[in-house]
Amino acid sequence: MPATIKDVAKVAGVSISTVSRVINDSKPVSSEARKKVLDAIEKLGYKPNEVARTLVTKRSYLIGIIVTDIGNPYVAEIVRGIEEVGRMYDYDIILCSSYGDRKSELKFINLLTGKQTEGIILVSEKMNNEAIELLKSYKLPYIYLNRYLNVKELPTVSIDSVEASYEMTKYLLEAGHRDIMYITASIDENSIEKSKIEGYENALKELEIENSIILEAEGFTIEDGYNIGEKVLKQLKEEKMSAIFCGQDEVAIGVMNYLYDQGIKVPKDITVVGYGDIKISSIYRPKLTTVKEPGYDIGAVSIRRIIKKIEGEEIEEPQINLPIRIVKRESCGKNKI
Amino acid sequence: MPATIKDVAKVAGVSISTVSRVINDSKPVSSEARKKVLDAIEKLGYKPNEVARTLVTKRSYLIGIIVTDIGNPYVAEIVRGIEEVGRMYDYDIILCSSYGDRKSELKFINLLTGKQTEGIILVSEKMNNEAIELLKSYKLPYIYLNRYLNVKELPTVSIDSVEASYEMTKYLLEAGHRDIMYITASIDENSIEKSKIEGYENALKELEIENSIILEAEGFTIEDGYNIGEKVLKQLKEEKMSAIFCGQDEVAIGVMNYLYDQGIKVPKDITVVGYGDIKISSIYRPKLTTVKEPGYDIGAVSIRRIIKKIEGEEIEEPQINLPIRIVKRESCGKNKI
DNA sequence: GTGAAAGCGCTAACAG
DNA sequence: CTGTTAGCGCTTTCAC
Repeated sequence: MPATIKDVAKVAGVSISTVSRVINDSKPVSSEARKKVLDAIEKLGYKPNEVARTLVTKRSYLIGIIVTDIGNPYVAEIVRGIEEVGRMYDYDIILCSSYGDRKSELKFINLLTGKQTEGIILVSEKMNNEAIELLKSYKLPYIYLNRYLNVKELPTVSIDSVEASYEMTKYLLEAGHRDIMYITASIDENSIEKSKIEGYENALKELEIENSIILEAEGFTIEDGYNIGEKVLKQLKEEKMSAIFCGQDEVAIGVMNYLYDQGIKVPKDITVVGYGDIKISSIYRPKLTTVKEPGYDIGAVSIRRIIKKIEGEEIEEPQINLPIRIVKRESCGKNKI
Repeated sequence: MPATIKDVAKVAGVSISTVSRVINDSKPVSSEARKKVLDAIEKLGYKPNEVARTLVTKRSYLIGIIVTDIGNPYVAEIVRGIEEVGRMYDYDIILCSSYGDRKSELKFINLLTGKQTEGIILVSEKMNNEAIELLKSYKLPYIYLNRYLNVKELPTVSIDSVEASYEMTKYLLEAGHRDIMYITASIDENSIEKSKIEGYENALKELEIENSIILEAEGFTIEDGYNIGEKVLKQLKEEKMSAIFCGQDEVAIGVMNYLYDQGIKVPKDITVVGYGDIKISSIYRPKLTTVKEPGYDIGAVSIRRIIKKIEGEEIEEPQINLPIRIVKRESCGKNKI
């Protein structure tokens, strides 16, 4: 049994209030009393029971975070950002993985509030209105993060995907490419993919380029990218495209894997760029030119906002957009115009 | 203010003990009383306060986990295993990242015990005796995980690295290779690298092969692998090696990156194998043949053991070794003997 | 089957 | 400055 405040008080020969005062530095205590208390704490190896504290102060210093899968490097980056800046403000995080299951998201929201977390960050992939409603119903600060969906009216942190893909397309254009294919995946309503396509088309329109092909992969994985490779290659030849802009790095890598297997060289024969800047993108050869989705920063800003709200500071707008960055690497080659 | 057990009791017109009995199903309650309570709970949207519960039952259902860096995919796999099986037994995990800092490890151990976690899993990279002593001093179940160090006498979960590297070397031998170079990194005392070298040498000895070269990289990163590339290439030519066994996948990939940049083809010109089976290894082209370090399983078994201990089951030996698996992929070519 | 009461370890008035 | 006391929200004897 660990020592309690009572034990300390007894050993120090003072009341528990005095002990409480010294450990919290909440009210003046005579230096002799303080010394006695400190000695007793030392002697007993006393550590305050945070659970008891939480019960009375109603402050748990716990932030709940529900992710789809911590094994996803992008998600891991977000968690890293959350954890690291949370720690700066003395908050701990408790982690739940939903594996994309809507029911689990609901379950975890309940579970976390039961544990008295003071805020929740939900990193989701599919729309889950039930979860959002539940989140709202507990009136605690929350942030909703979704890499694939545009969420209006919800507190979130992201980058402007229309602008990001506009910038990337412009970069390709400036490198001399005029025939740029875009590869997307499963465009749902409100999908961020739609915004990316918008940005892509905006950039083409500016130069009055008509030749635009949009291909749709099955999904967002490397495998999906690989699988659409054949189709891409066919189009590439028929339409003489010189660059491929993939809506996801994973897809870009899958496509490059396919091209590699077919003996086609990137960027010599064809330019491939992605979106996301996942870890592999800088390790893969050739290194992938891509749009940075700043997972770490998104996590960091998210928790910072939650903490602000917990501590009563005023929050500006509910939606924050982080600056855009095109990471220029090897997979993009110049093209003679 | 969320509803409390008192509110429920009042609305239901029963005592709080009765409410407690129905939510915990701990003692028989008349069906009419039960109904009234259930209705009240429904009406008020009541959720028990787990913190208050923890205070009285002394059960937090919280497991603390201290990792070096959640951004490391291997670590993420471990956490995934921990989280997923923890969840099966209704435990939550609270995550702390030390970034390899010894002081932080200590701080987190104190912090976690303060939060009344019932067990701790420490995923570390360097030896930190102070932390281990601290962990022992709180008498709660713990597991010490270290990918780089052999830890004797400490509760841990791992694979037998001597045997693993023996098996890999044998696999290379069976593919016809007789001139195998081993690349290690910073061999400290008790380093797992030493065990791997032991396994490598054991296998060579069995076939009475004398030609063995051991190179030492600066560290365990892809960059370190790349940096030692030049040296490797030189040795390769001078000693006519046909295969490279890297003690870490990262190093293997770095080396392959270097070879790629030098126009040398794997596995056509040279065989490269690794150790770890990190995610990139199956994505990289050519796909890397390697020894699987089963992060997920290690995490899963670790928490299972902690939960067993919490719930009073007897634990067998303190050290568990998981089965070994060689993942055969593309980077290993046959060699005429 | 049910309620009253004690107490988990702590903080925060409230008197002195 | 310090001690006494009343909870925080819940579980758990202990009587009835």
